[in-house]
Amino acid sequence: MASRIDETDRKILAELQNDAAQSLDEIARKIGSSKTPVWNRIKRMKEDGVITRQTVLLDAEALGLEACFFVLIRTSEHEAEWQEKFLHALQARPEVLEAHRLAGDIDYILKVRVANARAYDTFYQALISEVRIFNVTALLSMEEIKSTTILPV
Amino acid sequence: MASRIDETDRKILAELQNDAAQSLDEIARKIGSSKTPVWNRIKRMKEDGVITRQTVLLDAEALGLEACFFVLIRTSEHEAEWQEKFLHALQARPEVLEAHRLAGDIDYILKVRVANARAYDTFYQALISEVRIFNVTALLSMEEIKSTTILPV
DNA sequence: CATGGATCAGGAAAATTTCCTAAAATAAAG
DNA sequence: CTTTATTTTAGGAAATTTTCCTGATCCATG
Repeated sequence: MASRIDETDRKILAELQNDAAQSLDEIARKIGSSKTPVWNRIKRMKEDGVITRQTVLLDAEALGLEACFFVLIRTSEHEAEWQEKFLHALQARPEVLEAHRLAGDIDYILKVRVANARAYDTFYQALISEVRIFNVTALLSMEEIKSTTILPV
Repeated sequence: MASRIDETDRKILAELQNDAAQSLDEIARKIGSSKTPVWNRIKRMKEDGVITRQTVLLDAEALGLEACFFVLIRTSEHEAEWQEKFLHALQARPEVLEAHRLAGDIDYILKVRVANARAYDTFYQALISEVRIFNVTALLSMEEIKSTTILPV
């Protein structure tokens, strides 16, 4: 079922990551193939979960989401129950774009997109009232130097 | 030119973010409209730069990129020339998925996707040999709790 | 060199996009 | 409040694209 990703697959993934609106014929032409193998391979990679989603990327600032914070979290609680609750709180909040559990003395990092500093504070107050957190450091982004979903394939 | 985003636009953006492979008719039906306004509005939002890209999201682990690091960087250099060089180094490296210049005592944060810890070290050595950096802390992600490109609209 | 399995190119039908036209809705002016 | 101008909408038709079928080609192996 989970067939190996070969060089042709990688070329197709590179094209799709770059522009998913291209037609099969256009992709086929670029990689030197025809639409049938391209279509079959894309279908297989979707089934295999290599391609997880087809989406559009939006300009956050154009939508009024002008502030981006990285939040470093330390906690004293490490019980399964607390962790479960914390995890669900993060999943439920649309302003949390990323959340990772870390190795080391910082336990979690979040990436949070909000309209402004006030909106961040509202988010922060809501979060700490929901789950007990030992220590929080918020890093405010001044400039998005780079932001891509394109994985090197 | 840069028309205001109204409620219908937001519904369309929500649908597209959720699944950009849907047909216009399907989106139109869901938001209670017809394909023409949906098509016109998508066209306008692309022209206005609200929709920046149509892409596919891939499973990093399925592609062998099993390690994710957040890198906190302090630097003593703050000259324009150094910053320019650093910026271009980051842009050129495909393993750097995000890079932000920060407010506060940490100057930059990076999100880096690589195959494993060894690959991260290779990246790190290459970076510090290119540009002078005062202090680096790497945070290793143990678990991706959440990762989305969907902005709350 | 033959043979089985897989992959490929091309084509046809179905679906979708693209854009035109005219009607409807909304806003502006008298 | 009515009339006019502007914008937005629904529906339809042509062009493009997707979807999948068929037969040919390629490749590994005996």
